[in-house]
Amino acid sequence: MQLSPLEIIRRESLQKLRELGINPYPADEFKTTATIQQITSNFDAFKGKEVVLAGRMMSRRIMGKASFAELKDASGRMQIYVNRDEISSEDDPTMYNTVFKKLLDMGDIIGVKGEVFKTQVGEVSVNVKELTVLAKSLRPLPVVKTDADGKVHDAFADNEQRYRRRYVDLIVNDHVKETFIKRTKITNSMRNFFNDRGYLEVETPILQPIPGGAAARPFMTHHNALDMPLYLRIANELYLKRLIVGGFDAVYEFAKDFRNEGMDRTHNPEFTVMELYVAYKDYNWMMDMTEELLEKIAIDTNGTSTVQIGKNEVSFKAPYPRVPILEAIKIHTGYDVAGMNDVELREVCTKVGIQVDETMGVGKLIDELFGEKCEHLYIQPTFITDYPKEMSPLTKEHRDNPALTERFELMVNGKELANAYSELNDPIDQRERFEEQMKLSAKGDDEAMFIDQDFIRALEYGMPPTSGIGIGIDRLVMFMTNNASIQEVLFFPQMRPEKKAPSVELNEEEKVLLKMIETNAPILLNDLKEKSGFSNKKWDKTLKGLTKHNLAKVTNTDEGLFVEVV
RNA sequence: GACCUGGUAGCUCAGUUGGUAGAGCACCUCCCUUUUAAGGAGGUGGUCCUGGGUUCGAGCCCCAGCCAGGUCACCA
Repeated sequence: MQLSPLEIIRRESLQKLRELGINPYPADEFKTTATIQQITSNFDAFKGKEVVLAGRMMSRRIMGKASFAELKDASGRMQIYVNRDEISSEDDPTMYNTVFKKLLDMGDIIGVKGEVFKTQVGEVSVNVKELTVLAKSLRPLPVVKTDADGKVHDAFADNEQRYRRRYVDLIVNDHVKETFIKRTKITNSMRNFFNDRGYLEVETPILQPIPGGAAARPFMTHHNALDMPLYLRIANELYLKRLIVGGFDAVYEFAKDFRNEGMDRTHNPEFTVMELYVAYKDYNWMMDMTEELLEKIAIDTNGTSTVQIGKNEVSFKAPYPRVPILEAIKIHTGYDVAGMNDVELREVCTKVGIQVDETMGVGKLIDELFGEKCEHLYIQPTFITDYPKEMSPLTKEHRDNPALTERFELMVNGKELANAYSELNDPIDQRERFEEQMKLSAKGDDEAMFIDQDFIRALEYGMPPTSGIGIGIDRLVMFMTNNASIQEVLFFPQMRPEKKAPSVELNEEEKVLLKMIETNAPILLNDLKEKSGFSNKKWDKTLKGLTKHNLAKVTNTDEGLFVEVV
């Protein structure tokens, strides 16, 4: 492995610490008495008191016999003051002069014991009396500085590096940590909301023999012992409904789902959906619950029901408008498409500038009209309701109109955040809908939808009227934390693997050239170049490679440049 | 999948018409006992993403590829 000069220096420091009898990776528990956040937010209580802290040294300002450094723990950052005569003595200043000033580096994890005070400039600090090395850092961190105006300089901002080395991102970019803390606040808020109502959190299979509950391309795998294909779930809907059949009144699951499709700033191959099913409820009840839930989440997360999302200020305060999808299309395109057949709909689409083809049915055409002309306009939370039957194979037929279903999607900031139904519980209807879906997909789709016979069997035993909802957690977190990219709300977004580090071994050309030098040395550089037959670039790279490995050297003499082996 | 933009020191970035690879921070040496983007003096550090090509000469031009970001397409 090739080490950079900075890494070599740190390894040397590591060795010197050991030589001084200091274990750079001690095993002992290090008992702290406070967190940085507790001290900085409550200085008066800590003033003059002794505290023990542990964290990472993020900066160091050495001024002769005294220094300041910044310590960062999980709760925040704080300044420490390190004085030679406090942590060591004039007779033996090793701890200060050697350990602290020379052998410690930015990024090292240390423990300090000392007294809380305020500097002349008024910054809360700890006057260190005892310094303990807890873990040596061998790689230099990016140096990010924040000035007096709070402006960040030299931010570690390359997204590729940030995602590949999220641990570094979390260390140096404090706001990143905030996002993930909020993510947990959001899911905790939801759990509390559901648990307070007596809903049961459950776990259902991720490995499924039939990938049901949605129409998406699944990841496939294989079980060796059973010698059968298995799929990573694309949804958990059908399993949760089985539990409702089994007699639970309300079940929910935070589910990692997997879809083998394109990736962009709103799609990751694995993502999180919270699905909830409540018996004896309908989609109207679910809308009431949803707006109540989202208002609570916003307040629990940000302290207010109003959230800044990009350029928009979005209010999650309940209630939210409820607009039937056909009404939305009438408002925003001027066309009343209720009751139209596919020919008429295709005409409308063409008139408003939407490209259509023959395979598109009524449902798809309405979906296109809404998606293209309406969706992006719903910035404030809005329930779009009563989708056409064709698009919703798991949804109960609308009580007043057999062409529609009892379904809503919640739009926020022009995007879909949640999807909910009065669940279809008529097993005969369900079987027919599945068969229709199969016909649709057989029309030219490579992905045939499977019929989950066991799910239908479960419905045949009888499922109470139920309403269910799926809420996209990643998207919700994006909204609540004002992030435009899903990668910012996932600790480890999917990435292509990194290139392998180049090997330190000689490549073929270098071996050939080395042999040539060995048999002919010393040889004029230009003669060797000609003899090698390499292109200019290849020649240059190869010779530089050899000199770098310290196997050949070029000497400048009166007779010209000569190459010889070392 | 298509197109656009980018990849140079540990980090953030310059790099002129193709002519000896640069700055700030970090790092190393020295000075400095309440500083704070600490300061002062000096110094080290490079696979210019990879592989070909053009050229006397490539970080720069050409071709192919890799990785990322963006736009679009596809896709519950």
